[in-house]
Amino acid sequence: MSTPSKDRLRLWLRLLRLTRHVDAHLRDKLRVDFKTTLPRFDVMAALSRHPEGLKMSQLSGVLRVSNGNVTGIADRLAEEGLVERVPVPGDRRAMTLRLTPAGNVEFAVQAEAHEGWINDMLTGISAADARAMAAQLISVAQVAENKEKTNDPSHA
Amino acid sequence: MSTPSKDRLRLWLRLLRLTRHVDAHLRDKLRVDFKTTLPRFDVMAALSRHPEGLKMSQLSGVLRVSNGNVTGIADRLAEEGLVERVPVPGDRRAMTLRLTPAGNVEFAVQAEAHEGWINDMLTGISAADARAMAAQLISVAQVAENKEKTNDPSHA
DNA sequence: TAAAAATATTTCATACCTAAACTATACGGA
DNA sequence: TCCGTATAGTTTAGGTATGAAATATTTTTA
Repeated sequence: MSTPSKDRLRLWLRLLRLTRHVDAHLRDKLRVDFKTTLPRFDVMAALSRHPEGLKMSQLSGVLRVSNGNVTGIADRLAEEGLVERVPVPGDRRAMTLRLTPAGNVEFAVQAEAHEGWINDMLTGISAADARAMAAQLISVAQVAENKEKTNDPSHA
Repeated sequence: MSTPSKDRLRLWLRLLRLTRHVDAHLRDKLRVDFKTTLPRFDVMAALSRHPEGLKMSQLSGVLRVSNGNVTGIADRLAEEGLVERVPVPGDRRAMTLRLTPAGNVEFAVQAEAHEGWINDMLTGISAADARAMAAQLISVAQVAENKEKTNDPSHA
């Protein structure tokens, strides 16, 4: 009663269960402690890694979400003065989104708490184990992504 | 430049990236091949494991989503004749949701395809590795969940 | 047994998220 | 230059998700 296919399915369900659990906890903490959401945090995290700002399309590319999605989140963050839209010189279609000074301060606080929450939830894993698992997951991800690129027609 | 906290954060980001990748692919396949969605599939999967049906509150408990959420998904599945609401004798507040015969047939087809997609994406992992990783993830999840129950006030 | 508390579900407001349609701008070639 | 096409971004329609309020119905308790 254990085929390779079933073993992989079980691994996936395990993986999904853990990430959903952690994910839900993070969303809850962000909401209660900072009155924000994970998508908003993700946008600010991406902008924080690019102090010069990112074009809307670059942002949706980095976050792997749709274009229209980023528009709405940017609207709400801009309303609160955490991010700002800056025209791109030489291309009147494009807009650069970047953190305001206030946004930078706010994100620094949130990011530190975020790291703390994850550290708390994963305390049972040693630093060495964490590194080993992360390395293993990288290879899994590469396999999965390559599989996709080859556009295998089975099960299509 | 590597503290235990940072190692765990990196592990989490890795985990999140892989699950989001697989998740997105599954949603896409469900949409294109079956004109359905992952939440709908999840509801049908839960009902499939309980042929006698589940009360709305049990369902939202199993799926770990809000009550109001299940209402909407059940509405749409019921419209298509895949599930049905059955009154609970002796408690006029409650309703049992269960798959219709048509829903059972439809889910069987979708579930087989689902297993195939995951098997394709994770082909690079041997059955033995899959079992080992799943076991490791169980212990991680237990730690994470226990951590929550103790209600540790740090970072609260 | 009447009031109060608990339970089961739906409704509501708000935010996410996607694919597809749409607007505006840029750019390559005839 | 004019046209076709590609690109950047927003808008739209529909489904997903939450927490909180509203309804209806038990169950408890005083």
